[in-house]
Amino acid sequence: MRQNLENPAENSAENRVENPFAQPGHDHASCVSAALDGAEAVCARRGGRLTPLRRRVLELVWRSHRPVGAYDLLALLQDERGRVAPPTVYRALDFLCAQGLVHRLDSLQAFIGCGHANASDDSDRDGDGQHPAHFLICQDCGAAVEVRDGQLDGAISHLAGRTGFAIADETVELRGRCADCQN
Amino acid sequence: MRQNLENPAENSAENRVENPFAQPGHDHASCVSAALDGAEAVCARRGGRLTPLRRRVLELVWRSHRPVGAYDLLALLQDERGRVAPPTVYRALDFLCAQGLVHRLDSLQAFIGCGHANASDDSDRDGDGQHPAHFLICQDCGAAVEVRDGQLDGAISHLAGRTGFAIADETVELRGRCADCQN
DNA sequence: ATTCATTTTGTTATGTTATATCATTTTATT
DNA sequence: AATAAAATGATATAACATAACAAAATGAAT
Repeated sequence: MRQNLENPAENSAENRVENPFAQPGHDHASCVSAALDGAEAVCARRGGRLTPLRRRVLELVWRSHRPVGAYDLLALLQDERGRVAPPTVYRALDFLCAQGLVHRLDSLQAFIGCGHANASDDSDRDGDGQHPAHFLICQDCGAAVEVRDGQLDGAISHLAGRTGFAIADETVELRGRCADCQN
Repeated sequence: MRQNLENPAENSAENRVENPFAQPGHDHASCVSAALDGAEAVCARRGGRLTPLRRRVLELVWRSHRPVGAYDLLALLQDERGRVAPPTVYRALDFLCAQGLVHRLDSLQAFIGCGHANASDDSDRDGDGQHPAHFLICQDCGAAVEVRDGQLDGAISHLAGRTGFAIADETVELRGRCADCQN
C-alpha cells in the first residue's frame, strides 16, 4: 500500500513542517512559494508552459518533503475536480520531471519536488531541464532530501571515466535513518 | 512493454555472449556455472535452502547479463512447468535477493544475477546476505554490470558521515552507453 | 518411524503503478 | 477567422507486485 498522506486536518494551512530532516524553523508556505516562483521562472526562461493543472500538481507534490505517489496525487486532484484519470497526473509529472522541477524516486516509485531546479542549469548536461539528483531518504520520518556532494559527483565522473561509460542519467538513492530519527 | 528476451533460437546452448559490456572471450556457460556453484556455497554457509525452484530461477536470471523482468521469468517458468503464478517467481526472487544472489534494479524494475555474492561477505553490514551494489546500465546493449569503486564507496560513506545519516540500503544505478556501444 | 512444527510451494484474487489510443479543447500563429 | 500545435479528457488495458489461505515438503524431536 501507498504511504499515508498526512492528515489534512493536521495540515490545514499547508504550511506544516513535513521536515527535510527536521529543520527547526522551516516555513513551509515560503518554501512552497519559492518553489512555485522558481518553477515559473524556469518555464519562462525555457519556453515550458506551466499550465494551471501542471502548476497545481507541482503544488500538491510540494505539500510535504516526503515523496508522493502518482495515485496519491490523483486522489487529491479528484477531490478538487471530480473525475480525473491517471494520464492526467502522469502527463503533468512527465512535464515537471522533464523541466527538472520534480524528481522521480525509482526506489519508491514516487515523486518529490526539486528545490533548486532554477539554480542548477549548470549541471544540465543536455540542455533539457534535467540535472542529476542524489537523495537521502529517511525510512523513519519518510522525508527525502536532495543532496549535493562534490566528492560523490567526482567519484561518479571518475568511475565513468575509467570505464569509458557515458552517463546519461543517474539514480542515486540512499535509504536509512536521518540524524534526527536516530534519537 | 518489457524488453525483448533474447531469441531462444539464438541462444540454444545457453552460452551465447550476452555481454557484460562485450568482454572478448566471455564463456557464459562457465560464468553461469560459477554463479550457481557460488550460490550453493553461499546457501550452504548461511543455512539458506537453494531449492530446485529457486536454483532454476537463479539460472534463468543468469541467462544473460541483461536485467530480466519478473514476468519474463514467469513466462519462462510457464514454458517449462505449465501453470505458474506470479507469487512463485516473486518469492524465489525475494529469497535470492535476500541472499545477495540477485539484485533488483529499481530504475528498471528488473533483476540481475550477482557475480560476487560469494566473495562479498565483508561488505555485508547486517549479517543478512546483502551488500550494497552499484550498477552501470547500458541503454544500447541493455547490459548491466555491477561495479566496485572504492572512491564511490568512500564518497557515499563520507556523505553519510557529514550528514549524520545512517544508510541501510543503497540504490546506485548509472544509465548511459558503455564504451563498446559508443562506436 | 511417527508426530509435530516450520518452511516452501500452489492457488486465487486483487492491489498498485503506468501507458496506449483517440477524442476534444485550448492556445499560439498566421 | 483559419489553421496548426499543444494540452487535456476519457476509455481501456498493460505491467508490476502482494495478500491470504490451502496443500505439500522438509527438518527436528520424540
